[in-house]
Amino acid sequence: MSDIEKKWQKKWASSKLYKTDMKKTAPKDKYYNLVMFPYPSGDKLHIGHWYNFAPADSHGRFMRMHGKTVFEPMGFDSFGLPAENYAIKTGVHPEKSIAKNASKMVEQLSVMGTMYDWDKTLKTSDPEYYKWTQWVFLQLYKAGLAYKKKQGVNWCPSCQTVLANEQVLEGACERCKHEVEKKDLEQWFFKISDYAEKLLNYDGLDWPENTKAMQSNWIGKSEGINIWYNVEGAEDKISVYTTRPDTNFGATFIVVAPESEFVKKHFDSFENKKNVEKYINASRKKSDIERIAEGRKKTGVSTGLFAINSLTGRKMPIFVSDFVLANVGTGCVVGVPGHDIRDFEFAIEKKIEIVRVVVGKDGDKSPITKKEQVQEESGVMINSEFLEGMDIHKATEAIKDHIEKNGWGERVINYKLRDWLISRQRYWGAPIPIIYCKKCGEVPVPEKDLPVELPLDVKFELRGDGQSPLAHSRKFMNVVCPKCGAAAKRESDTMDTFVCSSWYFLRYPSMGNAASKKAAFDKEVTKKWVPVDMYIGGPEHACMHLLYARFFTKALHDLGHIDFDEPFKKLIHQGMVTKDGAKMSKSKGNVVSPDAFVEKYGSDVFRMYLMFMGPFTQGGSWDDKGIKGIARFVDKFSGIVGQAVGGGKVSDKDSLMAALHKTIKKVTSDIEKFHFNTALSALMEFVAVAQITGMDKVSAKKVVQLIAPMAPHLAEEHWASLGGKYSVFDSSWPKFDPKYLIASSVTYAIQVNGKMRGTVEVAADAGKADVLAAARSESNVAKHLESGKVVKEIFVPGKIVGFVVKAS
RNA sequence: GCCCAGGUGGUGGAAUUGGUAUACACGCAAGACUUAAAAUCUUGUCUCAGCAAUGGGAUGCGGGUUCGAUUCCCGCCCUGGGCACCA
Repeated sequence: MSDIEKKWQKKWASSKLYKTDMKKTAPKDKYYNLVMFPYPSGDKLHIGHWYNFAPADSHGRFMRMHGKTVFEPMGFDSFGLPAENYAIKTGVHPEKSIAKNASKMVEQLSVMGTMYDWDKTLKTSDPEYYKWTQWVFLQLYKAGLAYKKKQGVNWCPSCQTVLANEQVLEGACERCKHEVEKKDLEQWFFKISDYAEKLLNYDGLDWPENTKAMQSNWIGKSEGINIWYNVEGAEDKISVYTTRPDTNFGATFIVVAPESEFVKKHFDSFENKKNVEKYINASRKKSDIERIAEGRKKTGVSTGLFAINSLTGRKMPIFVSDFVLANVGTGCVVGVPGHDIRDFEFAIEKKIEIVRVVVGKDGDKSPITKKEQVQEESGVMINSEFLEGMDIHKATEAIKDHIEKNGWGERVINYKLRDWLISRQRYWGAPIPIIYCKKCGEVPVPEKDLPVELPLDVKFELRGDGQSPLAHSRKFMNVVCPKCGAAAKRESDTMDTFVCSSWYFLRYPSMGNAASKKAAFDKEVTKKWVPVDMYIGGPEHACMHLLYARFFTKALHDLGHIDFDEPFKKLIHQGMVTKDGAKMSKSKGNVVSPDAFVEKYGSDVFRMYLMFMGPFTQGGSWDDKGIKGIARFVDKFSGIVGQAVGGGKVSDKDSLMAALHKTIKKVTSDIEKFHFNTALSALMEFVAVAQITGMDKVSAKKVVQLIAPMAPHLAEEHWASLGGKYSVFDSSWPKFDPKYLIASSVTYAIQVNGKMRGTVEVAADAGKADVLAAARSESNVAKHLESGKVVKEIFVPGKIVGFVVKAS
């Protein structure tokens, strides 16, 4: 890092340039510019962080120069497994390693030259912070949105803890890649499913379409119907969920999940209990990975029971099969083998009759015997009595009405979104503020007793008993019941780190404020500053952090704590920086450290190079070859500014002004769109012009302002040398004057039959007739016009002239 | 299988209410300066034919609409990301 950069960082700090007075700011001027906070790992900041943080900071500076009071905080998501695993390995307490890593990262971040207001930083593992995470938990608990339930959950034997659905990838733990097991455990959940419908509404959010699509997909709304069939010899009916009741005349069997309620209830009346029991036990043992490896081969056993299809009177045999999921719909499915590929596979396996009730686009009416004939997407009904000839979508509604009218079922809406499993059997997290009393049962910790502090003297080793290390700390576990005063035990599970990060944006603005000691967030400050105006981070959080944060915000809104119900007004994802085509990771050994480049070229050059790589949202493959180009550009840029400072003469004022105002226009609109790459190339083009025309101080100041968001130190230095008042970031963004954008002459491209045949330069105000005449007389064009008769003339003002010639 | 994004020189990329494809940068080549190197500067650089003027071809592939398509439409192929036995 150069001395100039150090000098300005010192000056920025001593003049408190980036300290935001949260209370003074007028609401219309506030701009909350937030970047997703990092995990303080021992690997320090890598290129990906820079790629993310630097342009985010440039955006903040740009908004500041547009008169906004920009609040740009930074903190650390410091709870989590890596620090605890590190402690198990080395004996270094997570609190110590986190503090060390965080301070290292703060150092690196300050080298970057960002606008972070360090007075308002936070760490999620500070008791001062997690006290309020626990408070948020209690609010949700009181509202019935946090509950404990025994359920089959994902268990990672290597991490010795349960995982949320969102943290399981292809049956393996997202973090350690170990195979995930199913375990029946009593766990804490947040009732995010209550918010499924609300979370599908993105009104007023300026978010990337694909992120919204990903969330919607994850929430997975489907509109269907529960149909109740009589079961022969049984008192109660079987309920199946289907989105395709239109095909119900083709239903020939029923399949129930091994873990379904139906099996539990009717097991005693099954024909071959031993067989069924064997199957259920085998399927329970199977992990998701094994199921996937089996290639989804359909297996199953008969129960010997039959359901009666009310529509057709058909006796439908009931099977147990693990291709049906217990927690989807009713856990029971009606088999329509002609029009569902899974049902077809099962029917073939079990030799069940296949009935065609839909004719697709191909018009094939023949009996269905091959997979390719299974018609799912579209078509017209046949063999279906009153539905005959109807389009399937129309038929779906018609039969739903019919079923409801007859009392055979009712319309229901299903969501794929499951409740969020938040308890973890690990040490380094926020303790769940619950106490178990023999007399009073489950008792929430009173708010005045928060925080439930993590004891620091805990043995970290994993005992393999499925319990948190906290469970073995007597000091922690033994409490008195807040209700009756009897001896009681604490909950030993801690919360998923995603709970901590689901509300941190609410706390930043209140940090350092007296109210932050008494509340999770200051109401007045929050009302003014939140929601976040711009949120920048990776797209990998679409179905986790971003969904959870929306859920928290909506819940806290409904509970009356805040008056907005969306956390992030505008969202942008940075692209991923790869190395040799692969994601940078420690295990692949392809992580590139930014430090050496910053040391050699300076922070400004390094951040500009990252921005010049391509569009911010696209990411790209890291290659250091081109960084020289940016260094050269900075030299040239300094050269023209130096010339202006030295009172250099301008040889061609018109060209300079035209170039300057064109550049102001382009750079402004490009930065608005996060197209820093083209903003920089526009500046490069300007420098090339200015080197020829010469520079004056007034123009130089404007260009310095244009580069300021992207090269803050360089700009501050040049701004000072040009006599600008400190700081350039308190100056207002230059405006272009349209009068300089009007050229005196225009170059028209001339096409003959759509092919470029030449250009002609005419006065800007030349009329159509003049331009056409000039175009015709261009020698090469004239030659091409000779080949036939002009049948059409095209004139696009300011751009193009076209002739259509037909051979005569 | 489903949803989303993308495919342009040797490389990163630019250009889309349809209007001069390849801006800017890297790299490469030649030249200038230098004892030399580095740095810097100048020129050239999609491809084919041609001394040139100019002409043919090219934005993943194949069609279509249009005077004109990287841009719009239809059908494919490939790459990346997400989801996945969700009934």
